Amino acid sequence: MKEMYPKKGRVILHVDMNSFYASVETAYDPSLKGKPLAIAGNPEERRGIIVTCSYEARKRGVKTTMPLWEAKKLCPELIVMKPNFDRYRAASTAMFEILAQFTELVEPVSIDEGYLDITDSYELGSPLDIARTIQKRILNQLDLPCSIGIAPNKFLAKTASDMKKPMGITVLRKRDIPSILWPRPVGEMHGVGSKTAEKLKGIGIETIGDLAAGNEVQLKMVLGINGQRLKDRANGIDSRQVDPDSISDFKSVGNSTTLPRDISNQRELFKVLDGLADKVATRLKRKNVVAHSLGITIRYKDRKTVNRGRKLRNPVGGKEEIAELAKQFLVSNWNGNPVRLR
DNA sequence: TCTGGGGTCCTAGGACCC
DNA sequence: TCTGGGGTCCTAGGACCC
Repeated sequence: MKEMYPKKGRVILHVDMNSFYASVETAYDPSLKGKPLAIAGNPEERRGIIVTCSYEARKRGVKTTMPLWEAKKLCPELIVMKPNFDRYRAASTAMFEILAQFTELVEPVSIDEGYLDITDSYELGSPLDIARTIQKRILNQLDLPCSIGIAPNKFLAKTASDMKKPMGITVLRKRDIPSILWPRPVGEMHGVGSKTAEKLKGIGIETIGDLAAGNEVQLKMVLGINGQRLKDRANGIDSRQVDPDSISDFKSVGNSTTLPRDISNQRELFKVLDGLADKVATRLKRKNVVAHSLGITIRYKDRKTVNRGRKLRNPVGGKEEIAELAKQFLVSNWNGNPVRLR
């Protein structure tokens, strides 16, 4: 049947798990409740960073991406665990199963967040009722906290879920945009990082409101087509659909590691590549796909990063083939300086 | 003692074709 | 003789996000 009426407004939820890895560990071992807990990449190594931490740790100043040694200085009694990805994947699956009880239109964005289009789920209750029920079920069944944003599109829902943490539910309507969104610094906007914020500052744009009123020609000059898109978002315009299939349309599979010390010996680097190729091959196999192009990343001591790769005439999937190609790329592109990350 | 590891999307330049 | 204009594919790098 043809569309006979103008499209009515959508109702989108964004569900965002609060300090997910730390919360999963606490649910698994409740004796951790109320303690400053951090999950860190290789906690034994010098180069670990904080991946996630509990709110108790945040109160002490510990933040995501902070080097582990700095976090321990701020909070000596910090409990540090290494990530248990299998545990997080299981919790994530259980969480998305709860979301699926409310609509088929669930789009996982990452392991701990997703969008729901509940426009046609009105028989299950009002949007606020649905959000409350989701939050309760995730807490009661999984012992995990989350924040939920309710809005007419993805951008506003994502923005809303960020406004009350932990365990918040926030409604963000179009008419709330001038009073709630526009006074905030533009750098807080999802999609605006430090570089973009700097560029915007250069043309006199400091708040989201400035961006919403920005000159389109000038924005395009500074940011390309992203300028128009960001301006639209600042005005609460975002027509992206909730797409349940986007997660299966993945485009690349990679593994990388930061070496415990910088290495300049080719044989040692080859060994590292063997290990990474093995992991990549295993993951390709699990996803039941092969690779049509392949590349490597070399990061030197000074953090300068080089990417080299190419499309392949014949697809590869086995670890030996992948390792062989990766070694070729290394030999022809490595400048011989000490390597930090592969 | 700085700064992980998993990704996506966009841009720019060169090759190549018609 | 001396050089158009459009399109696509590929590679490398950068910005951003969780």
